[in-house]
Amino acid sequence: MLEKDDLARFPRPNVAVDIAVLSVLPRQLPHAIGSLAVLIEGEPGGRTLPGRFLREGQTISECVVDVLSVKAGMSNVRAEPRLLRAFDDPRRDPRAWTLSLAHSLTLPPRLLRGARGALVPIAAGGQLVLGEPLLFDHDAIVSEAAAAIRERYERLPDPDGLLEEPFTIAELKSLHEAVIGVRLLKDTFRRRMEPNLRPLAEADGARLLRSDGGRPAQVFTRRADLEPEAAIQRRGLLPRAAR
Amino acid sequence: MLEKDDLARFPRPNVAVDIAVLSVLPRQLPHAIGSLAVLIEGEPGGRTLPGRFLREGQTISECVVDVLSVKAGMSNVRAEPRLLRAFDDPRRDPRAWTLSLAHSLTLPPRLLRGARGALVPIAAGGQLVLGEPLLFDHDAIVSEAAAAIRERYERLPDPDGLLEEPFTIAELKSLHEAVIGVRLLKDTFRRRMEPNLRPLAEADGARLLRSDGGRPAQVFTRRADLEPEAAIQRRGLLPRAAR
DNA sequence: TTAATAGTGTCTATAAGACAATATATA
DNA sequence: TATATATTGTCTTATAGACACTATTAA
Repeated sequence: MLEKDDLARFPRPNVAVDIAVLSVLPRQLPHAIGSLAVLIEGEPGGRTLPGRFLREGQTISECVVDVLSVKAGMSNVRAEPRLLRAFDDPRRDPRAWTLSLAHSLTLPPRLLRGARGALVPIAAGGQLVLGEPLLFDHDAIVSEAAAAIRERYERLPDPDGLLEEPFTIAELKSLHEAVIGVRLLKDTFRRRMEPNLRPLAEADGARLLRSDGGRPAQVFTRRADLEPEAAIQRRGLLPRAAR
Repeated sequence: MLEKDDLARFPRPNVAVDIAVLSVLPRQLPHAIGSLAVLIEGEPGGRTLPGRFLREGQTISECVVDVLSVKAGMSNVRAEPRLLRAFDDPRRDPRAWTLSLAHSLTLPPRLLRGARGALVPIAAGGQLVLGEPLLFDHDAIVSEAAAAIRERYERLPDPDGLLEEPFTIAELKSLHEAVIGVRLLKDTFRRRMEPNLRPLAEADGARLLRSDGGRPAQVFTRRADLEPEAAIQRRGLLPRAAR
């Protein structure tokens, strides 16, 4: 094994952490659906995902919190970034050897009020709706992050916690429509999500919610007692006995 | 933006690349199934995944090739490592600030002949079948890598290219049973895989293969003309019109 | 009452899961 | 021929997808 002095002998890369901060934008027209969106910083011609260099003594999560507070002006954010990809071309930054670790992070719109930068809608294909391409491979990061969150939102109710509990199934459906970018069927949606929701008992306080006039809806919380892996239906290759 | 001199002012981490090299072991008993396995190096009490520090001017893929040739004695390996996780605890290595990027890589058994280290079978739960735990979080890496490859092998025929083409469906099924760790139903398996296979025409040479006596089987190659995303069946939340 | 939304019933199409029948080679 | 494996047929069950009906509130 290498000794301390040997470790110090090799050149080391700068390590940057870039973050696709995902959230949702409300519908713009009465009968439209909302949209998945990502936080972009920089002026036209130099737009990027927020990011910064990892400092000594810092975890990646701490670095992400730093990015959000220093660059986006947000504080008190719990950060559970997902690692998506590493940019490792040794010549990608002409100034110095720099490795970039691309992450995604989902934050509820409430936490993004007043953030510096623009929340840019993401199209169904994963491209940004507005403006020129981002620098580096950041457009690819956005589309990877979008594909991943969309897959998560096809299986479980609000897995990234965009919605405040409790919520109605209609609210949950609007959220999923915004994330996935497609209008969904209410009955199929309900049947898929209900096994992973817990109806709030009347004793818990406000039992029913309203929206625009109409029958009040039951409110739910996410079921935390289920393993996410056990919760999704596993129709696959395995014979019944093996499940 | 920071200038070159500023970049050099910050301390930088060592970056290690650790690799879960996955392969399959043949069945040990006449009617058993094969097993998913991972390459482990080191002696009892200090077993780890193979890995090394990233050198200047090197991509991660090149570093992986280096690990395989220097540490495992294998050369001429095409490496398409998948990034799984980053170990970022600033104090995880007492010698120096070290970041570790954990990857997985699938290699056919043929390429692992004569490799230094042991191919240790992986149980259905993702744990190593033999020996003591690995150092660091390497056991968790193995189980993440196993879960990921098992999910891939529930959808598409040999997506990681463990089998040499052409192959029969029986050979493909044995491989998938080894990877997933469960015996599969032959008819369900065939119907799931066949849409993504191309039967080899008679003109292509040896049309039929044999195994132990019995009716010869059609041989197939993987269909490269399908997008992997389009190939898997997408029963989900989306109404038909949106697909 | 009407309007508006919530929730359920039910029919159809598709695919998994399971078993059995048929096909094609070798010995 | 018997034997072994490959391939297809088909029945059952589960669920997605779709549509329509009923339920419950406010105005």
